[in-house]
Amino acid sequence: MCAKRRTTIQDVAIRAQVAPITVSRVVNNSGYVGQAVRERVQAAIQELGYVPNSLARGLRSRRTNTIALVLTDITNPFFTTMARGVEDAASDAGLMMLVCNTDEREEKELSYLRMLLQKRADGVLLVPARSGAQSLRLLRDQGVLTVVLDRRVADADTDVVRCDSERGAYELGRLLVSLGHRRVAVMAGPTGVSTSDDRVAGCMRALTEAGAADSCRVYRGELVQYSGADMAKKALAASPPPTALFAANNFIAIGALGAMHELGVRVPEDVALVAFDDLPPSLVTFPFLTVAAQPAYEMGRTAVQLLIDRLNGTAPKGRREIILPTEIIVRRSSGDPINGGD
Amino acid sequence: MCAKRRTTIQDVAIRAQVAPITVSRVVNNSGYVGQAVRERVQAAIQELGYVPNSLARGLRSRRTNTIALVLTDITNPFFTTMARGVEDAASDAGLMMLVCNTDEREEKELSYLRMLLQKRADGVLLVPARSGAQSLRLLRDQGVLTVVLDRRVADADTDVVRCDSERGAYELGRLLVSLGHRRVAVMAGPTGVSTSDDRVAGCMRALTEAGAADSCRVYRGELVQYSGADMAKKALAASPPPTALFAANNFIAIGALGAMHELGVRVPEDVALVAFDDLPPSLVTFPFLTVAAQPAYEMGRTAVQLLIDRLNGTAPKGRREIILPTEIIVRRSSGDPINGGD
DNA sequence: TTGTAAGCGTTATCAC
DNA sequence: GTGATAACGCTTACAA
Repeated sequence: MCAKRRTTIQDVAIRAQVAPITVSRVVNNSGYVGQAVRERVQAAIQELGYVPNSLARGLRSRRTNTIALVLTDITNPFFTTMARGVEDAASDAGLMMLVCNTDEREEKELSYLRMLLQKRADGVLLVPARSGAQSLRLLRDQGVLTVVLDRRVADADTDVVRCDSERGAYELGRLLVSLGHRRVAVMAGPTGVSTSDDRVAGCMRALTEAGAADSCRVYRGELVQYSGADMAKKALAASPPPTALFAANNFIAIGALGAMHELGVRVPEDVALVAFDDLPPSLVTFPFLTVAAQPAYEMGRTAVQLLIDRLNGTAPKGRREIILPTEIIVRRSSGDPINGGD
Repeated sequence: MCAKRRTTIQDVAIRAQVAPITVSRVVNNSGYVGQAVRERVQAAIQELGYVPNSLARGLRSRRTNTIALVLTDITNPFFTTMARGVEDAASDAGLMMLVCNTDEREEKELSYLRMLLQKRADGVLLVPARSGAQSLRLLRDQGVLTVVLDRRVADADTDVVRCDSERGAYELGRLLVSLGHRRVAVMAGPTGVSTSDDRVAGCMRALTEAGAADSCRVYRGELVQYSGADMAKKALAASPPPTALFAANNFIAIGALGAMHELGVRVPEDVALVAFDDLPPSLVTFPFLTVAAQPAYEMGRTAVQLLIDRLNGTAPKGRREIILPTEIIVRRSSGDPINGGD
């Protein structure tokens, strides 16, 4: 209720009959403190319920022990899992994690970054909504360590942890080709989101190699469920309709499945479906989608590790780009070979 | 790279030929500042790329404009949705949100709270892992405003926003009874989690009213998928087996569904299933579960509103408990009436 | 409308 | 081993 003054290091110092700096040493386990004094201080801390003020600490030491994860959509299980990876790694290292949602909007991204700069976060893990150019410039100008997560950026100076979307999509495309598909509808996110662009490119590479590029079509929407439904409906209305659909992420796939259900189109009997990103077992009763799965948790952990290396100064000079592999998991939605399958 | 000194209010003041306090007034839009001076200051801010230091600001003003959401499992869509509600409301009010995951462990909860006290969060929204008694005492001792979310607490002094789990569960139980079910297996979380306890109580009330309590059994596990699978297997191994299952949350239901699939038990033909918590459309292609849905997003928003009222001193004296209704959504998993149904 | 002075609670630096 | 002093960057309180 009352805005009681919180106990300060001074109060503890007086109680333990030492100087404030000695209390500081006990709290931080730094420097030499005699056993007797240490115990006296610890007792005083207990008795007074002293809680160090990290604002003052950060102001003086220029270290907040806080990192931020700026991502596009925490409701997507892929990012939720990544966030857990970041949190666990941060927690292990005694760092606190801040999460910010940009809803894929560059403007929200910048707004959050300005907040984080004010908070003096020690580092930022950024999943850029778009090119990230402006954001990375801002972070660099202010001297904040940054690791880009999940997506490619033009910037030649930042550490990056991501998956090989092009390759994963290529492999999914190859799978479709090997099953005999030549008319494929690619359902992608907006242009400028590197993962989406790379997945389109990878899938189209496989189809082009099979001489099927002309009979395929790319649809563009958002990386969300209703957009997936929309694109699936458009794709299936073409004539001749595609024999397979490629979804650039999990939400698009789910939306597409719903739309096809509505239209009475069966998967995989009438149309095959493959997608990027798996869903965790906690959310799926009957795994059904054939997917390129990304190691989201590992991505998060790895990014924190890169950041910590920089914070400790144990990182190499140059920029590091860590590209983790995707895993193709074949399930029912890709169906059996159709006429002409290998 | 280099640990450049960041631009301070001093630097801006010198550049604009004013006193630091004037810069402060411009930045915070507080007090009177002449038009000419204001423009000069703004120009200086731009030119120098000044970013206010919220550590210093918070240290001096005793306000961090930060609130924390401490919850048990961000991978659960129910909490993810709630978190979005909190974030949106916080963002509207110019507050930053911190999220902390306790994994349903009281020890992690306390550890995070201590961190938050150090960070001088202005308020805490707490989903207590267990009784929350120790946590609430800590928060009160340190004078941090608190709202308890989602769960009941014995504490007679804190604002609470939650759903009526007992009633929702009662209604689900009534539904089962009306469909003719008398042998129901209740799959719950650990004792001491109020939501789980209330749901067991509500469901059992309906069954008791129907004189069916003796033929029902309560299983206890964790609020996670594999535990749901486990409990479902145990329940179905009983003889005679239950005709219906009640899952205390969404993850338990998903695990139970998977287990039944494995066992070749069909839902709802062989066993009916009802559950607490709905899943968002972005994650479910074919909504199938009959559920008691909670307004997670609204819960988050409401909790922030209560907190803000307290921060502004516009809240009434006493404790407020806001209990939002659940909505019963009947889908396929509850099945048709069986012999003896109404 | 603008400015001066002091202090928020901690730690870096240097001294003993 | 322990302590004195100053400073981190900002805003409150008061003055002009």
